[in-house]
Amino acid sequence: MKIANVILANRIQWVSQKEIVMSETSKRTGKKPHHRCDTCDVRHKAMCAAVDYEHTDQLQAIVSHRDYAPGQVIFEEGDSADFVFNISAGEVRLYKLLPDGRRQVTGFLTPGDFLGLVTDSTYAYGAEAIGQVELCCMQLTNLERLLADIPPVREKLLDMSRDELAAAQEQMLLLGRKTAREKILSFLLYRHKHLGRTDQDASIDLPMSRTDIADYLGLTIETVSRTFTALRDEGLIELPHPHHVIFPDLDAMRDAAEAA
Amino acid sequence: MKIANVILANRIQWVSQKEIVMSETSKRTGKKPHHRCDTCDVRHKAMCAAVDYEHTDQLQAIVSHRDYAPGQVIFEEGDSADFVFNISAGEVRLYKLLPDGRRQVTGFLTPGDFLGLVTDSTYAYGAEAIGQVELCCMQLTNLERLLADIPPVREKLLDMSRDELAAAQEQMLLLGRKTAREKILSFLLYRHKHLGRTDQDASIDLPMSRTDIADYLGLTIETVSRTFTALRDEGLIELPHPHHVIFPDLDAMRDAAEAA
DNA sequence: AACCAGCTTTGACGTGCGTCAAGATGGCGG
DNA sequence: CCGCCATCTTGACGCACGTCAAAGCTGGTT
Repeated sequence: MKIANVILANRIQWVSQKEIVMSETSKRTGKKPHHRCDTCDVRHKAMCAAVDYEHTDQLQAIVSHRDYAPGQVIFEEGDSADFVFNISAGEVRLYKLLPDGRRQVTGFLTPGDFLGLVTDSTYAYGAEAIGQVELCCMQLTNLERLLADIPPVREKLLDMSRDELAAAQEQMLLLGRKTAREKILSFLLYRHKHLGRTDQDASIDLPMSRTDIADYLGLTIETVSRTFTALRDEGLIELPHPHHVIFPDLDAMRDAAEAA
Repeated sequence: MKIANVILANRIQWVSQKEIVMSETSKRTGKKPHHRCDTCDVRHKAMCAAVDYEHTDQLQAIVSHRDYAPGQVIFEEGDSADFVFNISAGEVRLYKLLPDGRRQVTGFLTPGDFLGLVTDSTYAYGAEAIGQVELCCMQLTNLERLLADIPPVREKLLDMSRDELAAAQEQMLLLGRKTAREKILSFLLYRHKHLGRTDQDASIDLPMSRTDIADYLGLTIETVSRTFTALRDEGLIELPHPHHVIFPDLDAMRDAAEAA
């Protein structure tokens, strides 16, 4: 069993290269961004949707923003879980490691997704920025006060946990019982749906590396690459670029994703 | 890819054979059981622990008991989710199916575990009794009223969901990145822990079939069987009976479960 | 525009686990 | 206590995917 130590090396390189970066927003506007909960564009998707407008001040008072460079570690499995996060921009990968370096990516998170909630006092998985990432973060102690003050927030968190759990079970089905081909197709379709694309807008970006995809689907990088090529040769997908996929026939993909 | 239709055949056989059975309790006492929340022996583990004693009446008023025969279906994926359940006795398997019959068992539930909570209006997975099972069930509408009346219940449910989610992520690591040998060892150790056994009490029962274990670990029944045999030959486990395992050296197992 | 480093793709080959098939085992009913 | 049938085990063989190795890309830097 080969050791996946390449990942760790890459991470360190990235972080040291550009530890401190400006957020996408500040780069565009050229001035320090002023993050406001009441105009936050992922609010409706996030936990914060359960905070009504008259309590926005309380929310605003306890959140702060952080920017992460590509590959930068947000937290590692086992770190003391002092903060919870909402993704404002960019994508994040969650993963668990075995002692010998084998890695399982347990999920890719997009803007509006929530991370960091755990039962005991430490994170149960690691989290890293894929590209540029902006997070909205909150101390756990402040979240607890918020949960006590504004009951709908707990309701929202429970709903989000249930969705996550359903996704996790779907992923178990994928990991345990699908072929490489079905895994790739399911992954592409899931992303298409998760990103809110319609059948008319049949293309998606894949910001993560082939290694990330392989570790998410329980495959090797070579199998992922070969499968993409095979699907392209069959005409089920188009690959103008390794990180952009076009779906000429979504229905054909859906059929192929769960075999016959 | 072989179709796992054996499972369906077995299930039907079991159900038709003994659709109606007496609960274990009633068989022992010989009289109709009188289930009482305030003396329920799984209460401390279940959602019900969040209901304080002065509200037990409210709980008692909305729960009822059901008995299931071995193999009997509790609900199927896609069924309208009208009830939620707590397991009083026995074990339950949760599973998802692919159209061609491939099955992924997503979990084995033991007394005190909770099942049936979903986001949309249908169950996201199927549930079947493994052996004799007694469930304590509650209409979803009643649960919703309970959640509104007694806030700590929602808190407890959120905690339970987080535990389940952490377990699901651990299972993804197992399914995606562990070898057959590591999968079996991890499964045995997880069960040992989940059943509350100590290092002194180093043996467990496996009420589920080899097929269930295979579908839980993403393997075939033959590989499960062969791996058990190999572990026995190495002295890592003893198998006095296919459904009972003794662990002579838990530490050696723990080492072997995650490779070096 | 040419270089470089990391990422992706492709090729050749190996193997862990799946598949197919044939016994052993063991629990249950008569 | 015996026989039946589901379940479990064992054996022989094959293949999907992993491993090892070597080119292509590609985007960033000078």
